[in-house]
Amino acid sequence: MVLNAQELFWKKGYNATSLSELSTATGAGAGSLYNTFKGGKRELFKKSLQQRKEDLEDFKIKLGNSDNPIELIKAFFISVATESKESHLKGCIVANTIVEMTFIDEELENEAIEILKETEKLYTTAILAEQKKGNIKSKIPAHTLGKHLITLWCGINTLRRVYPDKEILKQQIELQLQLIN
Amino acid sequence: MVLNAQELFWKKGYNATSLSELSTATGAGAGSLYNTFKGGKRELFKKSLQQRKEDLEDFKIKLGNSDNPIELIKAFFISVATESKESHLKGCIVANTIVEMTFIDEELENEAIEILKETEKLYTTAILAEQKKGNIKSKIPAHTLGKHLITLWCGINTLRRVYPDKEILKQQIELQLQLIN
DNA sequence: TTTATTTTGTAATGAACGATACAAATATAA
DNA sequence: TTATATTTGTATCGTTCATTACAAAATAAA
Repeated sequence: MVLNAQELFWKKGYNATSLSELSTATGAGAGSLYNTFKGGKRELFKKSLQQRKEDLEDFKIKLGNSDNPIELIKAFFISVATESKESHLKGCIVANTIVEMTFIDEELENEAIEILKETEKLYTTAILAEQKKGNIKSKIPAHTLGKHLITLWCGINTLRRVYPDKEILKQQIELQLQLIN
Repeated sequence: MVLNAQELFWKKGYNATSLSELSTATGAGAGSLYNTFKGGKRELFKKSLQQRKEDLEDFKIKLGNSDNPIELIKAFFISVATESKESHLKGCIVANTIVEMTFIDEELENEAIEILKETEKLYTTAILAEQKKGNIKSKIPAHTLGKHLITLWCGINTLRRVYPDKEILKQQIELQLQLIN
């Protein structure tokens, strides 16, 4: 149920998604939605966001089990380029929420910011470890490179809509991933 | 009048900005707004977006008059880092609009995309000219570097809200500007 | 099977929205 | 100064919104 709502929120954002659309998408009547999610539309959106946190945990585990976490991160970024056009246009629900909610809903904005910062921490930790192992030669501080990946992520999030094009996106992503070497 | 509306749209986006807020901000009653802008709220938003096109033209002229256009572009990016916290949180109305309007209003989305592409063209042209003059050694195609600046712009647009911090932003911007050398 | 509890869909509620009708006010033309 | 045209603010329109009240249906407990 949350996933159907997430799909809609992801595409249209919070404000532009109406409760009747959510009702149709989830197959649940308004009454059921409010019974299940006490906080109504806003709570449902929160749950949709939090869902991404769990996906992040999954990636964290994958990274922990990998013997080349940096390649895993790089592969993940590059894989974005080959996603569907719809995926490109949807972008990232976390980054989208930050843009939509600034000056509108501080709590939801901070919720999204927190997820992005956790992602950054994940990257930074992985980079630092690989620097210590000598697998990354670059002397740029790990926290700077971690933030760089977040900047890249947010940049691609918008570029994908301007150019939902595999080749262009791949080129841009690879160009920036060179910094981590 | 448009500028007061633009300020509001810029901060809150299209959907979250109500007509009564626009009325207060512009000092014009609803009747006056609809008399002046035949298309109502949507037309007023369009005008607010188009305003950025004119700002772009100004920058184009500045670039044309400069004997070191690349430094001008780089200085512009770096200057973003030192803007006010409010500016950081506002971000870029063009990039914001692309994120908000995908799947919602194709015309407004394309309007914003067009402005971003014009900006890209400006960058690419300047870079190509400087490459030919030998002022840029990098062999990366100008159109790739132009897109890189757009990606950076969009990335910073979101990073500014996560870290409305001069030092962090400056570091990230300078890190990426190294690619154009 | 009967009773109690929970879940569901529908219909109604009040508030806020964008848009407009219109008369008063202002500006322009004669 | 008078007559005409435009601009302005206010009050109102119809619509849509998120939310809730509630009765019917489904489920669980006895």
